[in-house]
Amino acid sequence: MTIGGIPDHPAECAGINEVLARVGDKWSVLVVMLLRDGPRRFNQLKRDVAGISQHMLTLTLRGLERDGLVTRTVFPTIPPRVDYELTPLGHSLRAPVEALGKWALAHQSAIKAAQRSFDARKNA
Amino acid sequence: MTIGGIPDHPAECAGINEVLARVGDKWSVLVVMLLRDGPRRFNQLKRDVAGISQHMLTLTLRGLERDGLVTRTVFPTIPPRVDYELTPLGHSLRAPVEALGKWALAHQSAIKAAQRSFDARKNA
DNA sequence: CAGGATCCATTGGGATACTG
DNA sequence: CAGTATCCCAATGGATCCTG
Repeated sequence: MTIGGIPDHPAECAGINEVLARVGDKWSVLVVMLLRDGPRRFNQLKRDVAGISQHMLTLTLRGLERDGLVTRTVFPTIPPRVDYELTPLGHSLRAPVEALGKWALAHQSAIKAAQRSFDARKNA
Repeated sequence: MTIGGIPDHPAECAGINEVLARVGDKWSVLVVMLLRDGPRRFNQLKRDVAGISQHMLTLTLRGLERDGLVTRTVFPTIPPRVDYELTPLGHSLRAPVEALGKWALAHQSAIKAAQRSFDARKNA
């Protein structure tokens, strides 16, 4: 069986699910999007992501780095400085993610309406 | 601040994150894709999704139904029969999701290579 | 400044058993 | 057949404190 031309046999399916899990985690996409205009420092990201704990920012950046989506550059100055920057692979992820974001934006009112309607029916 | 033309101020950003969370959950996307060719019954989905527990299938379908992506139709026969079918909204989600799936498929070998390289550096 | 270490609450999700 | 109910474990993620 295939999914829209995408084979879903064990190996490929698992790979795709891993990617979807990364995209679906709470912060990865947001961080990728904030890096689209160039390198950012750790605390700069921490401020801009607004709401993320430094623990989760660290984990998110490690995950993205491990997947080859982000590079980590340490400047051995005092105080230390670390820049994070999208790799070409990271940049290539932006297009499909933005497509999904636009879908979300375009339909979020419809979704919320559906939720209200569903909840109303449930409470009846 | 905006993300690729998408405003990320509190309200919109939260809405987008909810959608991404749904897409990122373990089963929703898979179920949506399996429904692309028409209605399916509960146990039919349970077989095809291969690996999902009936508990999670139920939760996933309820979530999709609540968001207006799927309709649930009960046929009051014995034994009971319930069909699930994508709504137009559900179908419209396929395009961006498939784009993401194709990205995943296209780059999964690069990602795995990056992971191996990262893990190797770490263990050195 | 950048992050490691630790502790803790919440959630996701699987297994099993039961029901109309 | 299509669920619901219950139990339980693992993963997620936040808060706080500590350090080179």
